[in-house]
This record gives sequence, C-alpha cells and structure tokens, in this order.
Amino acid sequence: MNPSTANIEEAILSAILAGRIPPGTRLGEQKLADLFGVSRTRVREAMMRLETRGIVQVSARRGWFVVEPSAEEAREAFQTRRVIETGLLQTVREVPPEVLASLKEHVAIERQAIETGDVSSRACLLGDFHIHLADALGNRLLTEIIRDLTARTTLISMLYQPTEKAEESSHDHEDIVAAMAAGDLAAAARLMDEHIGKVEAGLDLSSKPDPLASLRELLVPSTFTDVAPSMPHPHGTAAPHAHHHPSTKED
Amino acid sequence: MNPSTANIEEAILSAILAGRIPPGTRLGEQKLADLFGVSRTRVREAMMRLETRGIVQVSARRGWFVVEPSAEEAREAFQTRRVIETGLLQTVREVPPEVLASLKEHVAIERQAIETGDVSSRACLLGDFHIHLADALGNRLLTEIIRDLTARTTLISMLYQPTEKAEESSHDHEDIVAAMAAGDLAAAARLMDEHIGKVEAGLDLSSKPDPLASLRELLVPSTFTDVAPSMPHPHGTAAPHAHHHPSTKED
DNA sequence: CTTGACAGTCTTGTATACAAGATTGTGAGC
DNA sequence: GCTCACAATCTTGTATACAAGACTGTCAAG
Repeated sequence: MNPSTANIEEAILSAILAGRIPPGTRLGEQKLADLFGVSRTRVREAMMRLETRGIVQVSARRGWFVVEPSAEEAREAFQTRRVIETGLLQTVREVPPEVLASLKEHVAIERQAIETGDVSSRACLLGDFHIHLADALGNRLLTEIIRDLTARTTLISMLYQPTEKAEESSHDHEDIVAAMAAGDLAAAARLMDEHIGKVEAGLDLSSKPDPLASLRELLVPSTFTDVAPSMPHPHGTAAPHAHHHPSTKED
Repeated sequence: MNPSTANIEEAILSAILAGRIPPGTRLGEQKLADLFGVSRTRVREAMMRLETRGIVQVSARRGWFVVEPSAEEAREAFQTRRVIETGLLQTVREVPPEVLASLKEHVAIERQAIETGDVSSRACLLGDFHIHLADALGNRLLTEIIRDLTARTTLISMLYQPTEKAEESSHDHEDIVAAMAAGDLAAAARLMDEHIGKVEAGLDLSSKPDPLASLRELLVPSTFTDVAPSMPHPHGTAAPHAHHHPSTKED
C-alpha cells in the first residue's frame, strides 16, 4: 500500500512527539521519499502542512528542520495554552458523568505508565490528557488547536531539558479532574493554570536551546550520559566532535 | 516580480475575507496559476496551506473549494472563539494604557467606516478588532490562531446570511474596551462572551447553507435583488438554470 | 419526450527533470 | 600550519509531463 500525504504527515509528527526525532533534526525530502516509497512531491506536501502547523520549518535550499522554538516562542506557546485551556474550563457549565469517568480512566493509565516506568509512552500520555479534555469538553476544532499546541510544548520540553516531573504532572491532572468532579470549574481552571505554569517553570528557558541537541542524541546514547557523570555537558560547550559511536551512525 | 507562495496564499485569503470570493467557489489550479503568472506547483502549495488553515477544501479530482462550514462546524467555530477570547481577557492581569488607546482608536475607525457606509472594509474591520485584541494582549501565536478562527467565522457569516448588525457589533466592541479601561477584565470577558453569542445568534444556523450562494452571487447582482422584490429566493428553491447573465460569464 | 450509455473534455494527483543556491572538501598561497 | 578561493556535490525550488478520475454533452433506444 502507498502511504498517502496524510499518512506521511502523521508518521513524521508522531515520530517527533515520541522523541525519536529530536528538535533541530534535518529532514531531507529525498531520504523521506525513499523511506516511504513515494516521490518527493508527496513528502513536500506533508512537510508543507507540518510547517503551517508549526512543527517543522524550511530553510531555503538547506532543508526541512524540526522546529527549535526560542525561549520567547516557548513562553508564547505556554501562555497560549494557559489562555485556551483555562478558558475552556471556565466556559463549560457542567461536566457530564461519562466525561468524568473517561478522564479518570486516562489519569489511571498515566499513573500505571509511570509506575511501570514506560518512559516512551509517558510523555505522550501526559500530553494526551489535555487533548482528551478538549475533545470531551470542547469540539473538534478546539481539539485540533490544542493538539498542535501540545505538540509544540512537548517539543519545547525536549529542547529545554526539563526536570521531567511526570509524577507531579499526573498528580496535577488528578487534582484537576477532582475539581471538575466536585463541580468547581473555576477551581479546575485555576489548577490548570498552575499546572501549565509548573511545567513551564520546570524548563530552563534562560538557557539558549542546545544547538547540538540532535547531534548529542545521535552520538551520546543515554547509557553514555548515565555512566559518565564527569561530563555534565553544559549547554554551550564543545561536543565530542571526532568521536562517534559506530552503532548509531546512519547513512 | 514573481508572487511567492505566501503572496498567493495571502491574496486568495484576503479576497475571500473581503467577500470577493464567496464560500463554495471553485478555485481551479490552472486558472489561478495563469492569473498569478506561475505554475500550478506554487498555487497548489498555497492551497494546501490554506487547507490546513481551514479556509479551502479539496474534492478529489474535482478541485479546490472555499469551505462551506456546516451548521455544526459553525457552532464549533463560535464556541472555540468564545473559549479563547474570554480566556484571554480573564488571563490578562492589567491592560497597558497604550493598548487601551490603540483599541479605542480602532473602535473609532470602525464607527467611521460604518457612518461612511464603507461596506467593503466594514466586515474586515469588525474582525480586525478581535485580532488586534489578541495581538495587544496575547502573543503572535495566539494572534495567528484567532486570525484563522475569525476568518472562519467571517466565512460562516457570509454563508448563513446574517442580519448584518455592524453598528451593534461596533458598540459591543466599545463596551468591551470600556470594561477593560475600568480594569474589570471579568466584565470584559462576559461582554465578549455575549458579543460572540449575539453574532452567532444573528445567523440562521437552522437553514441549510445555500448551495447556490456562489451561483447567485455571480448571476444575480445586488442591483437585481434590490429591484426585484417579487423573487425573495428562499434557500432551497430552483435557481435560474438556463439563463445566465452574459456579462458575468467567465471562461 | 424521456432516459441511459458512452465518448470527449477537463481537472487534479503524482512523478520527474532541470535550475539555483548552499555546503563541503581541496588545494594553492602566504 | 593557517587562510582563502574555488570547484564538486548535494538539496531544495519550480516547472512540466503524463496518468487517473469526474463531469458534460451527445446520441440512440424506448
């Protein structure tokens, strides 16, 4: 079967959100075309769509890159999420019981993934909570918007090396749902505001985004960073230029 | 000079928002390409971008069409606007004086356009108020989102034959700014909610969107409808099929 | 006169070819 | 050894060619 433009778009997006393609990665049209078994045309279309969604950027005649939002843009993304998500909770009059049940179930799944230590799906699930919320309380249009915004902040979290407090986030989610269950939407909105604020505060936005993040991802597998505490790689310092791990080399 | 993809995108969008291209209009790639003096490729890119922004839609091998949102989608668009715009006003702590001044000036321009009877720019200005607000109080990302949403609701207004209460809308805007000036953001948010509600209520969402809107626009110039009250053309009736006005025929 | 099949035309979907610019590697000059 | 110019290579930007499907109009049959 031939992957359609939408398939390609979705495949790339989910790969990015799952952390398999870190911010700053170059995405060559030809390589992707070969990979998907189609011509550059379709890949280009998918990239174009992802560009309008704020996921990738094109640098003229250099290639497509996964966006690396600046600190300013990061703040904008979080502010926007605060505006919309608190707005949603404050607009809603009452929460149907099946929505509550569904949200509670989602939080339960979150906790389970955290306890199991399933790191890969963890980040996805935490973002999904907000999408789930928009879907249940709002409408498709709003959900789309929040999905793209969440994608953006997820990307930002990868870029600014957050203090990964998955457990705390999940707890926040639980509190928000509890407030909703109590019928106190205003409180839920306040909790949501604080929650997003905490996530943002957990980032080090004063630091420049690490321009070598993608290289490091490729060259320095997690086993290395875990094992070698003598090299805490502060953001701007030289990367290991000559060494490259053979098994991660791709071409 | 060669219009870039962004130029084409903007040109088409503004033509739509100015009402020169009504909802449901078919936009042929080749025609647009000839018009802009470029190849289909660039036009296609622009259309693709507009599609992800929810402005046009492609029907397989039939062509691109300016979207005609369903009643359901219309409600979603207005709900989304309510969520975001009230959310914005409630998130903001205080309004800088220069922002107030700028907004007041905008409202003044609105009133002037209404008094002058400048119909063409009127709708644009009324939508611009909300975009201006987002720009002044929020950030670029939020502004982009609201711009697209406003575009969508503007399109919806065209489609569902609103009771065009430009003066009332402008008055609402004035009230909102007044509440902001008084420092009562909660009141401003409430007024905004009511304002958007009024605009939505002014539409006849129970009626199916007129599938002949675009034809009528082309075949029955306003002079005709003004002169011939004997044909009030209720939404579903037969359109003049065999007759076509020679001067509006295009090929 | 109405209805249905069919061919012709038109329009998008997709691939490919070529042009233009960016990057990288090489070698000469100092 | 270091720097700068230049050529080779690679990648996107744009146009064009062709294929596939949708629509329209014609013509024959009833």
